[in-house]
Amino acid sequence: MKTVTIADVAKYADVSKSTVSQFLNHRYDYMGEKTKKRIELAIEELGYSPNIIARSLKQKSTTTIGVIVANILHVFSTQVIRAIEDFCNEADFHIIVCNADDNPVKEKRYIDMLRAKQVDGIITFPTGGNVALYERLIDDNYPIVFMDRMIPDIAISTVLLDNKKASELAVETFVKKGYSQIGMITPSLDQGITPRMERIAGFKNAIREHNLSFNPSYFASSEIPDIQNVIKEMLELPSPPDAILALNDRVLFEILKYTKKHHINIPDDLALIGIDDVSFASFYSPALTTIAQPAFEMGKKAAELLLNRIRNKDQNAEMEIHRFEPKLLDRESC
Amino acid sequence: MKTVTIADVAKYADVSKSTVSQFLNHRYDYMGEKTKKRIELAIEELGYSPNIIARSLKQKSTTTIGVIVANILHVFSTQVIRAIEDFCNEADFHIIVCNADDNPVKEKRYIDMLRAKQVDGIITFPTGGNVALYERLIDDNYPIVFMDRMIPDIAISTVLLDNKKASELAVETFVKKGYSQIGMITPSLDQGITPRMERIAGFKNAIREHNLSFNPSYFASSEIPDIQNVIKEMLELPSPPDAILALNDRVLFEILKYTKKHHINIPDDLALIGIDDVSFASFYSPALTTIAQPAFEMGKKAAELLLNRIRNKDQNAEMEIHRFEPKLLDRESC
DNA sequence: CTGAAAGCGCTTACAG
DNA sequence: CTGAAAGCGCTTACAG
Repeated sequence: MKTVTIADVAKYADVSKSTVSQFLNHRYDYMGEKTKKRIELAIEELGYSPNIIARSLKQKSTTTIGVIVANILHVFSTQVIRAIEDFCNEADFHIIVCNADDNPVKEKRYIDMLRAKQVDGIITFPTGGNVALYERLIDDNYPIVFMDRMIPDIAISTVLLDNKKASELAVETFVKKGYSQIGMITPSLDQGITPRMERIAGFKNAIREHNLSFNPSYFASSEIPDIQNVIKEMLELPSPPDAILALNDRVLFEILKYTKKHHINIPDDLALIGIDDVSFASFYSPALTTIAQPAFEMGKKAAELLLNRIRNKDQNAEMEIHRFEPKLLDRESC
Repeated sequence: MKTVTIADVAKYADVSKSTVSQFLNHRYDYMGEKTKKRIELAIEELGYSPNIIARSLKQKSTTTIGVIVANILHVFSTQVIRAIEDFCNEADFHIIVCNADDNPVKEKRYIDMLRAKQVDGIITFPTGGNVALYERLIDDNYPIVFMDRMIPDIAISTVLLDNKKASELAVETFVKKGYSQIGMITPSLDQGITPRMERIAGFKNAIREHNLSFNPSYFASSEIPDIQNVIKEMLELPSPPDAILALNDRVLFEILKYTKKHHINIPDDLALIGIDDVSFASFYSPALTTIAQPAFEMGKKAAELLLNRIRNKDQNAEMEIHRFEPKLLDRESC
């Protein structure tokens, strides 16, 4: 790599570096036609391409943002990233993606490194374990938006699902179809992650509103690896639930594994609704009734919020919460 | 954001910027203990964090690489990215991810921008539409590795599946289980993408080796949106195939949609094997026999090749092709 | 209309 | 053991 710089172009075109810089930044207001042509030619001949790092240093903007997801292997994260990337691409921004694995230590490391790399802003699925750091970010007026989760007392704009509504939709659908022994299975609640908490709250609430009584033995949560036992326990109750809401796609997977293994017939033996639409929902047997999150719109909104914030750096932006509507995909499992 | 620089730290600690820089880079060989302490304290007090952009400009390394996938929504890409990210994280590198959508124009734009941003190297799923650009990269001795696809006459190290083997495994499995009318369905072949071509070649080859005759009407390809018709045509043949190999997960999805809709019994009416393991394979009914790619190992290897290449920039690296073994997951659909 | 100069925040020989 | 100075490749007032 030869590394041709603006100085080379200037010399070749016989103008000053300033003029070349003006040209590159499309400020031709006062530039002579011949000068323009000469510079164009020089760039062409030399195969010059500007060093954006140098520009970034001076301009204090890298046109890059960081995106910290819990785990890119989760379909929801993937869709969110894709939407963010598309939006950023339009705006000539790039995204650095990081997996925090819901680990506050990794999250902190990433946020620190990303800031050291001078990214213009960050979109993160916050772990909740770095409150002091979030506060620092706010103090610094650093552009950041939260995705999927809120952190108590942290005033950072957030994009997330109307999680209560999602559960309510599910319960309502179960009730409408005549189920009344409704259970719910969730992953670990240790970290108090927003969507889980809210979906549970929404579930309990909906149960009450439909004049059913909340049966604690119809509610269970567990780390994914142990969840088969939890399912087993619930379904082997003397009077087991006739319907189960899976808090997310990973729980749904586990229930499906269980029902296949034990030849449980869906929906006759057990009705099922999962939050998160899954790739195979429509051609599974039975087709799976799910509640989808508008992941692309959510990702787009987050990107939009962040880029606006970046562009109006000065204004101390208002904190905004954007709730997105879940959507029932009524198929055959309920 | 106050922006505290190395100069502030130097002043606060009453040493020169050079000394602070030495400290930051852990070159304490000759540094006095008291000096060290003073600098440490200054950094602490001031909340200093180095500006990596400035360092990058000087050192000509950004410890960032670009990863251009076809589409992050594809599970394989997602797994590859995760593996790359994990490997890079270990080495304190970050990754910028881009979706080229198999569009050479987007690919070129991304490669140019990424280089302008001085990323230290690129891992890409090449579209094949930018031969001149690839050659330029080689001329510049720019660190790059190809993933999943090779481009004729382009000597760039590549990590990919042993695709012929994957098809052969499938055919062999079909034959072993007594199927002999074996068909194959593929997505569009317009772009001549390596895995598709190789899997087809492997399929034809295996058919021959098993002394079956290749029946052209048992072979079809089409854009995904039109693929239902293609499937219909094949399965409504007077003498339809008794087994079909789906070239990838997306084709498998379509076949599954079709068989569900038309109540075709798997494997009795039609045996099925798909290349790419899918999330629901084990709990679908019947459980799906698939051929998995070791996506994580492949991503890791690509990252390893690239980082090695980056570290030994001088040496004109040998071009290496790394083929990974497909793995048969023998379940119930065949 | 264009150029000289300073500066962005670091690192790195080199001198002492 | 530590500092002054130059330089990485740009941009941006400012002067003319």
